[in-house]
Amino acid sequence: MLRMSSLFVRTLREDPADAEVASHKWLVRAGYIRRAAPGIYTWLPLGLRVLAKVEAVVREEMDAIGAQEVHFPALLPREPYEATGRWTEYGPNLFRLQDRRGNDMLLAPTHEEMFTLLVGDTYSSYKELPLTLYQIQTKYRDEARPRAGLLRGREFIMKDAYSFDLDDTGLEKSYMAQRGAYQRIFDRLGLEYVIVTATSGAMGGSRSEEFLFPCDIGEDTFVRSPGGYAANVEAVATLPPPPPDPAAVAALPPAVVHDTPNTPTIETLVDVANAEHPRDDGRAWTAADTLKNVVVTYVHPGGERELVVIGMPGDRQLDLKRLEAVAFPAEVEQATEDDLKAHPELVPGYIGPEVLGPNAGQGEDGERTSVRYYLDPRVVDGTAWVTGANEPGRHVFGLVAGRDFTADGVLDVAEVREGDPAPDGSGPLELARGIEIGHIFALGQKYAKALDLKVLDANGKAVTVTMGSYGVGVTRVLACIAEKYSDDAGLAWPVQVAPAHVHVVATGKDQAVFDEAERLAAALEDAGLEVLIDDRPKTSPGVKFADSEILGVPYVLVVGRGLAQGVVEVRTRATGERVELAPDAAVAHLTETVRSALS
RNA sequence: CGGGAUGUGGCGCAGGUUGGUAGCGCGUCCGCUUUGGGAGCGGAAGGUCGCAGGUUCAAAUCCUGUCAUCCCGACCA
Repeated sequence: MLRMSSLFVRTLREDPADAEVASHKWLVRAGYIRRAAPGIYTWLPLGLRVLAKVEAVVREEMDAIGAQEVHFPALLPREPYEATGRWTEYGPNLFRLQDRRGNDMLLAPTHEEMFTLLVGDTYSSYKELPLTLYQIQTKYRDEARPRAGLLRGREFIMKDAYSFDLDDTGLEKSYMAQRGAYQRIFDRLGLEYVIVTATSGAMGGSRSEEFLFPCDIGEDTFVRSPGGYAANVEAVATLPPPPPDPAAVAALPPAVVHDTPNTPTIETLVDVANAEHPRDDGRAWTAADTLKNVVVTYVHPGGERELVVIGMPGDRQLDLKRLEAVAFPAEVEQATEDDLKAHPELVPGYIGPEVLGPNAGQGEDGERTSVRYYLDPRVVDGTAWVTGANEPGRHVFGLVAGRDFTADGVLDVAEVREGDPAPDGSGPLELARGIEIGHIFALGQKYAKALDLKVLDANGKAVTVTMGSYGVGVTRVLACIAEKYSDDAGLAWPVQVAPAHVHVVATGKDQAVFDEAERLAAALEDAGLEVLIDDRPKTSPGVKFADSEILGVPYVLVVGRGLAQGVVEVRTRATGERVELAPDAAVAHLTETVRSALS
């Protein structure tokens, strides 16, 4: 039994200065966690109890699909990560350190390498597959900006699972098993989720989906359509417009260069175009008629800088996160003056396709000297554009894609807007925000190849194993639950993760009240419930009630002034509902309520 | 990385322009009272004012540097 008189907890009457979001504020104020360093938190007794319950749900669902639990060190040697390239790819987000001999070590951000090596060391036959292993482990990522308490920390707990299969059919099965387990985990924890298609980023691999908890303070933006399409905004594929009628394209006039003084931005260009070079068809020029050529710099893992130009309709903005997802492992930066100096043909504000990519021709020795040029999928062959003429104050009108210029490829990195069509034709997209609480990847053979994980097949031939990796942010899930299950007075845990089921509050100074509270608490415990009792002798009722609301135990049993009339009060924290019952009836009622909530 | 803000007992803050005994609320401890909504009265403990230099008879306060923390942004060519 937990006793307030001895429990190591201190509730705070004021909000901590650094807490912005509800989960952070209440977990600290209620004495569940305490900040140790930016993005790093100490777990106090009540917080640990909740954490253990969240972990237990995850563990049960993993075990239920036949995954086996192991536990790796968090502190790892460099070599395996060197082999897969992630020692460099992970960049500054990796916590690195050295041992006394100067050997490079790291605090693991995730464990693909170690699992792959372990299985390779142990298994060598197809008969031993499929296999799924998992662990619940502390992970380390040196985030550029940790924030919002547990929601984005530098140390966090994650369940990571890895599947090992012989072929794609097996991988699909393992993947779907994890997907199903995730649905059950979040259902049991009382968290809504949206499954969205995602980019695989640093993990590599083919297919990947994220489980997002929809929430205004979420850092991920996702889209969904009425027809059921859902994707992270980074992974949305743009539906290209239908190609124009070839006859109409053939009839398009040749491109013309006009003077457009002082038009370095799309806005000024549209104004000048309408004033001095109006369209023949009477419609006004809009930003969507212009082709904007955005210059960015890729910084490759080795450190080389490369200029890249992306052409997109002038009414669209570049979405840096979408570009970063595509550019990985290169990082994307704004082009500096030095970057631009190397390419004097790029005239800021008046960049056009003719000097870019394949349109620029080749150098003397046949080597490409032009910067790489990519186009937004909306710029289909046969469409005509107003775009830069590569001279200050001049633009070219009616430049036709496919006829007058081409590109090195398509790059779908323009912003996604509310109302854009879903790529599968299932209707207009709606934008929303969410918190990533789970992510599943069909990795394929990236790690197995890099670390040479093979087994012998039925013909005695060595085949590379195919893998999946599956993560649940356990501490982040806990924070999401706190975020959702809290109100103006404090936390209000769902029964299945609450630090206790019933909070017995003894009010008054009458010894009979305390004796009865003890008796009822013991009875509840005998019935199998977890009980927190506020047995502090000299604490006023107001303080006890306020504490019970902050701590958020789902049911509160108040033993106090009603006892003289033979009743106690049962309160439901989340709803504020109160009923008066005879003491033993209250025990029976609570036992029944908690049992049915847990089943 | 860029911008803004802030570092003063465990927590939340004032003081700083005008240099001169470090203050308030909460929490903690002791005593008495109180006991169904963060209670009252009296007493007490607890702080090298982020750090380092400097100016000065004297620095939380002024100057220089530095470290740390929080928030916002990471882009329209």
